[in-house]
Amino acid sequence: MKRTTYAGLVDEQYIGQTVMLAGWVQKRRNFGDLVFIDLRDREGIVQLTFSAANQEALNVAQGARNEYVLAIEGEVVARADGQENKKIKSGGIEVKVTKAEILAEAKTPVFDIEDGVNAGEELKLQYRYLDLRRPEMQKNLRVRSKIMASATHFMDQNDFINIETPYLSKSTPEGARDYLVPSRVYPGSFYALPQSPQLFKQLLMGAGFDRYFQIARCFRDEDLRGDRQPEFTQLDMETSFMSATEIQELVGRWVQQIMKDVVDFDLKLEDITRLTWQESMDRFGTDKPDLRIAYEIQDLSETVKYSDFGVFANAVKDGGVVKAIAVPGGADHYSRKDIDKLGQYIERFGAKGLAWMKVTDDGLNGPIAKFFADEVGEAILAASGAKSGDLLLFGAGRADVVAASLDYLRRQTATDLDLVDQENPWRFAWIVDWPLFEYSEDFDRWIAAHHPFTMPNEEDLHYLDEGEDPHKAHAQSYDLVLNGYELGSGSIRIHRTDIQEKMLKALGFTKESANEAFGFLLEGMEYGFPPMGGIALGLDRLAMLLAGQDNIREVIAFPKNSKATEPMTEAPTPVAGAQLLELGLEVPASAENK
RNA sequence: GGUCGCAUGGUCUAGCUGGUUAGGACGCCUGCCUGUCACGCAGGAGAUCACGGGUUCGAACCCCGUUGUGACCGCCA
Repeated sequence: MKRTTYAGLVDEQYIGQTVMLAGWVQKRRNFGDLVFIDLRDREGIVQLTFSAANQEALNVAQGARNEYVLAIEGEVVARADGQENKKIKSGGIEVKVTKAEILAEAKTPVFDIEDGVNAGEELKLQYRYLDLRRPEMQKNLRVRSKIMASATHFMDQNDFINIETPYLSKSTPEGARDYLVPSRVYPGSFYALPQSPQLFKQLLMGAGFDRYFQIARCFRDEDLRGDRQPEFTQLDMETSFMSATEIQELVGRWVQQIMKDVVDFDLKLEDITRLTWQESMDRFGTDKPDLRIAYEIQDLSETVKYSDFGVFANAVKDGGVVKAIAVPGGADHYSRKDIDKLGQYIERFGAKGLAWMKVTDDGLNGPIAKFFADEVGEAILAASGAKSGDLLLFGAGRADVVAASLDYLRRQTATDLDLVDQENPWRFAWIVDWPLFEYSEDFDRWIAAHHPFTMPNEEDLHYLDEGEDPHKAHAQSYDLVLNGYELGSGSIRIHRTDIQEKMLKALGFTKESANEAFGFLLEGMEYGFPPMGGIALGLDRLAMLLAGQDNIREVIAFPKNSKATEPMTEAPTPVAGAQLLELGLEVPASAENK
């Protein structure tokens, strides 16, 4: 029997036709001399009927079990009145089976093959091939596939050249921890898997390709999160001779095309909000704001500077800030206990506690309201724009702690109160004008906020000069944010040796250490690099958002769990001693049983 | 590296303040059934309550540790 169509595609148009189908048994309903089987393939489900009119087929049906692989031939017939199933696409018809064959028997699956969370994450990953049978997972991976096709098509149409860069490359300082690959030919030496194709795409610009594009796998040996896997995929591009705004316009059209192709959403370029990094931090407490939430953070530092409430007054006196969000309608929604829970949560950001007040018709309410029964209270209401029924949540202290806390509280309360705008489901933003450096407490020095090849703003170039304060410089870098997720990060690159040298010096490199690390790039630059810039968009995150998922595992066929292992293959595993020997490696006994 | 949570038949889970025949749903097996689509009915099998130790007359339950796992903080140029 040769398949003529997909089970999920059979509909009224096929009535009267003989079809041959193959797929998995989703469900068998046995009535003795009448058996129904829901046959599932990648396109969906169709109901098969087996009756005594075809005893042989009936026998096959009675022996079939869930997840058996079946091939059938049958006639598509309209269902009798009242027997339609409106829940499935093919519910108006069914297939009267004349021939049936079991292609493969199947063990009872360890969990039900159906949508909705019905098994633990570990089990689903261990039996990933079963999990992937679920319609939702099939849809997720097809969304991902569509994004890749759309992205590639757009790039091709716009004269970008798809060029692959190496996976076996060189470990470079700065950035994330590298995944290392030992060299057999040179024992004791290692390749590194790329954290991104950054340096190679700059060299490709240097080579004159002008427009480069790649769907590139990247590797970073850092701990995982819901939106972070150790290997992930970037939609990576780079162009020559374009300004930051020109690149953003191009990327905007790229994303516009993807949104149209994948979720049929008409993104207007003017709807991509532009915020400076500082503005985003001030208004939302984060560099990746979720603009679907209307309420913003208000700075009340000046308002409460001389307040009777010591916590606020002292926070400002000690160089910190006092900020707040007014959660619309939050007063009635949250009990004191609920608020305590929120307060407990933000302790992980370093917050000492959560000050709050409820706004009622009779004024401010709550344990600290007594300090604000005066004009300061009035001023808080005025400055925060809080109305009766709102819940005021405060952050007081170090600016970064307050920002992280209020960012969390803003997103959490919006979720709790259903205040995430569903009318405008896709809110993109460009975050521009980033600091060039950020201070690393771990390394006790300034490190590149984006990467060491990011071009400073022209007017800030002098900050890199001797005797000036480099960390005042801002960068020609830009992040694309969607619904509170960082989708991608890009910048204009340094293409001139003199600037690059100053930059590396500011980062603490000597001439020698810089040459050792990126000598090939620095030398290449001396042979004439064009001005260039680009961006890399996180395919996994984009696919996650467009598929409506909240973890990138759901859009990766074989992902790692939160401990960076893969329950199905059990990777990583120890290897044979002979393999190590060949590579000139030795694993200390102390590390072996971990 | 850290914080918090979770671990009970194949799966999802209930199990309160320590004494239960460890309950339910789905699944599985057997039988019956010609219009189901969450099929139904009758019967049945299936549990090292993650592991180790402790407290107690008595532990799925309390305590300590271990392991696994999830979320988060650190980390992620």
